[in-house]
Amino acid sequence: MSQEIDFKQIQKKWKKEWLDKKIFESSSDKRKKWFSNAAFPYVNAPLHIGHAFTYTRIDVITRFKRMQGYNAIFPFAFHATGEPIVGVAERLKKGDKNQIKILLDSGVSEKDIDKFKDPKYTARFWINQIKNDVQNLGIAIDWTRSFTTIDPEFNRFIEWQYRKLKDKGYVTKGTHPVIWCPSCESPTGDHDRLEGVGETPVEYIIFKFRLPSGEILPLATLRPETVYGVTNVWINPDIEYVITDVDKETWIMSKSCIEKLKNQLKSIKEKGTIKGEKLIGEKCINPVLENEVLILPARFVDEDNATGIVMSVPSHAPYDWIGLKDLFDLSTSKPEKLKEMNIDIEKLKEIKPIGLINLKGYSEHPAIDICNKMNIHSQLEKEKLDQATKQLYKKEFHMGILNEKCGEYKGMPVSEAKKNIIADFEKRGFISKIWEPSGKVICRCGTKCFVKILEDQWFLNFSDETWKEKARLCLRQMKIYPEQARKQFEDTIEWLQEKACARKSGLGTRLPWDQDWIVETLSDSVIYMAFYTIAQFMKEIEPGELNDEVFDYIFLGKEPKKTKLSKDLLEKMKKEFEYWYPFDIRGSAKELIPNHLTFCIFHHTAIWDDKCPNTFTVNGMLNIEGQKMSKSKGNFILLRDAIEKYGSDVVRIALMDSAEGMDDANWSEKDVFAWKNKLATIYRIFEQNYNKGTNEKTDMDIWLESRFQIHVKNITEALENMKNRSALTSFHAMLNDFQWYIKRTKDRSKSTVNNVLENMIKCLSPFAPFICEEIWHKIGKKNFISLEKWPEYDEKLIDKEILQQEDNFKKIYEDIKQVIKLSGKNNKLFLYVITDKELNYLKKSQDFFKSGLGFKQVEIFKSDDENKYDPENKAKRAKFGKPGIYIE
RNA sequence: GCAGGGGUAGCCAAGUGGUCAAAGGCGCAGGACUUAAGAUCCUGUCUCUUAGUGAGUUCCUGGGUUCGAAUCCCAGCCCCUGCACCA
Repeated sequence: MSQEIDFKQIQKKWKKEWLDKKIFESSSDKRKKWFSNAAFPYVNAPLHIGHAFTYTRIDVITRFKRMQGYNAIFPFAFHATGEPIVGVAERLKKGDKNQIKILLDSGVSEKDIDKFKDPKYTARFWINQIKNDVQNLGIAIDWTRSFTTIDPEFNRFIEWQYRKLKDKGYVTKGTHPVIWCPSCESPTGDHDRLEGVGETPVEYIIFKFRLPSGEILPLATLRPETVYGVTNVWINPDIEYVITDVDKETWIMSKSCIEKLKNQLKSIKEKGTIKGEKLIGEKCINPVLENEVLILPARFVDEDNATGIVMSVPSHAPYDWIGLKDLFDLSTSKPEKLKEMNIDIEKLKEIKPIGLINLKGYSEHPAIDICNKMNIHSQLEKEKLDQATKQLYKKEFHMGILNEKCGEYKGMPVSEAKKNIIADFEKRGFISKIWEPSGKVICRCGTKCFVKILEDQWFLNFSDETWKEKARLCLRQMKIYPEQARKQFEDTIEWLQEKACARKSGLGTRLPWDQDWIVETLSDSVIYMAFYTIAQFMKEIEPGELNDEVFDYIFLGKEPKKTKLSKDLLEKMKKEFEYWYPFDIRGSAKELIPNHLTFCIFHHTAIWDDKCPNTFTVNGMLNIEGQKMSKSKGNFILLRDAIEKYGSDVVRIALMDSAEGMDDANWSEKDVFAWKNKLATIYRIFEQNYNKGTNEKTDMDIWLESRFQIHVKNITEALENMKNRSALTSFHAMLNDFQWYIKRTKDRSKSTVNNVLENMIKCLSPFAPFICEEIWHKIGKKNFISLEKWPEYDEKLIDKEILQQEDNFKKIYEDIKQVIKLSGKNNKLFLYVITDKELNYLKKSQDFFKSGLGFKQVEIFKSDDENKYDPENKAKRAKFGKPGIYIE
């Protein structure tokens, strides 16, 4: 047995050799090309093994394609645009202890902490770390093509991209509601929230009811269709309302509404205040029906929600019904209280709920039904009321039909009428709008958020139907691995709408036509793969020379009018681009499907007519021992630590064996060790068997070569389809067959053994390149296995008959073992077979039964030879059509 | 809530109409070899039965189609992922 293999030493040696000999760097040539790439990392942290999972998958296919004879490259770049790196700097400047700890934990030394106040330093620092990790992992990168997204050359490229998009009309200016933190003065994304993850802006309709004095009472509702059933208006008597000029009208509304409306593009001027109770008992006019309704008190009216005034539709809103019922009760029990509040009791008693919506299974007044059913009696039963409201709104929206009280909308389903009503009333000036978060949102800074309408924002107009159609067409031409993911791409193309593509802060490229804005980070990383084809020339070029004409020439073939760059250089860049593009495969984790990868399709179709990406491949999440990897759980595994502990080959192969398709992978230490041992075994197999044996071939040599062809076919097919795990399963089978061959034969053909072993190690080399390179040289080869020719499947080398015979033999062998186990005997073995062929084949293996199973005597006969049956013994049980076994 | 993917033995997972009691791996149990094991090799791993066999009960749950279903159809339950100004 050989000593422990020094994986680390082997790794170091070949990493250096590969880099020194530049074997993974390449330019255009006569060969067919293969261009791989993977989503680049964001450079604010070291890589973890989840990154390694994605990158190794792409590395395996690239190495495989290279061995198949393709001119293959896998370039790599670094993503530095956006907020996080700037965030680190800002937190450090504030002396954030947590941030310091994060850096220290990531291996930064204490004296260097201050340097991270410069975002560019942060980027550079992590780029070096990441590059080293990627090299240690054995990812075969062409480093001459690397860049970062904050390089000035790259900025020029993005400017070109955005001018192209704008010229084509795909960039539009618009206003858009966002959840806004007034303290941070920025949009509050889901990840920025203390509370309210998933809440989005929703639009309330404001009905402008008029007071006799001319002021407007803005009644906010999510159900404008119920305006036909308004019986009264609710105002909270306890709140101080404000009288405010809103645009050209005068509104009465809650105080907190002012700030919201200011942020929603309304011009606001505060004029005075009025206590809610002062308005109780007044009348106002419903602009839609032009009828008078009473203003009544209700304490469930929330000051902070919309305008702080709501309309009452007791037939369809449980709160309204209960509120009204309370007042009815009061009018008999304590009429004087109502009088105190200036409420006309006669008028109050005249109020009757107005049913508007026919709903199967309910009466004319579904809200009353549901309150009765749920036994709700008081405004204080908030939980029950909320539940009832939610339930009823949903039912009515999906199943309700408006009745004759709703004028022209009679007979329409609620879901349809709603849209029409909003559009119609807007034209007629009855309504206004206000945005609110769909639920309470608290910013990380602790401030309550509201909705702000951002003006003059830049959007990528993914709603554009011609653009969508191009994207659909492109997707149809693409290969998606696994194919199950395609549906999600299709759906994403459909629902994608205007996407804000610029922000005010962070690192990045300024919008060329509007310097206030910086291209948002998901939007500046969608066609950068094209930049890989020319990035190696950037050291020869001043960024200033990279104008649109240059890019137009390289990427679109338009002759430049004026450029300082030499014709020769331009020519070279153009040639490289045209040779490599479009790329052949791009890989990432599956969560990038609904954003990045689909954007990538859109942008490619926008810039080029004929450069639709060829293939996307996505992978699942990587779990650690069945648990989601997270820093807080303490099961976060950095790539460099994993490499240090197990070695790169083991990390790679364990990852590739952990899952395929979109399944979530699992990193389990016992599986990792199993692979470490397996690699050691393979190493030993070479030591023990390579270059040993005679020159004569037996049936078993032909069998092994035949089996080998089948495995080569399977592994090749699996790799073509990005099925890394299946490929490794076939590799296992290959290894098992070799071991069976060793067990079965004493006399082996040297040429068979060598041939099979060489091909075996080639098949393994994309997965475990270091150890394979080592073995390859150990057996005397001078060239790199990484550049060797992939074994080719040759059907002619398969001897089906011998495969069949050996299959048969294995079955008999299994049966014999079974019988030995049940009978406990292994002295004499009698085999009865059907054909001469079987007879001959088995006779060659007589010794194997003796040595392998311990029989002293082995006799093999044809079973149609009746003489060989002993009528008294159990061998009679042997059936015709199947070989029979008898053991004593 | 909307959209996509999925539920197969202790665990991971292959399997899309009969050849399926269901590959492979891990784990577990027993054995061999070792001073030793995260090494290697052999055997077993739904239940009963058995000289290499036969029978019964299984592939989330409940219905259905079929001579026949893990596989097709319908309903339900559960899990994972994404949902936009965030990388």
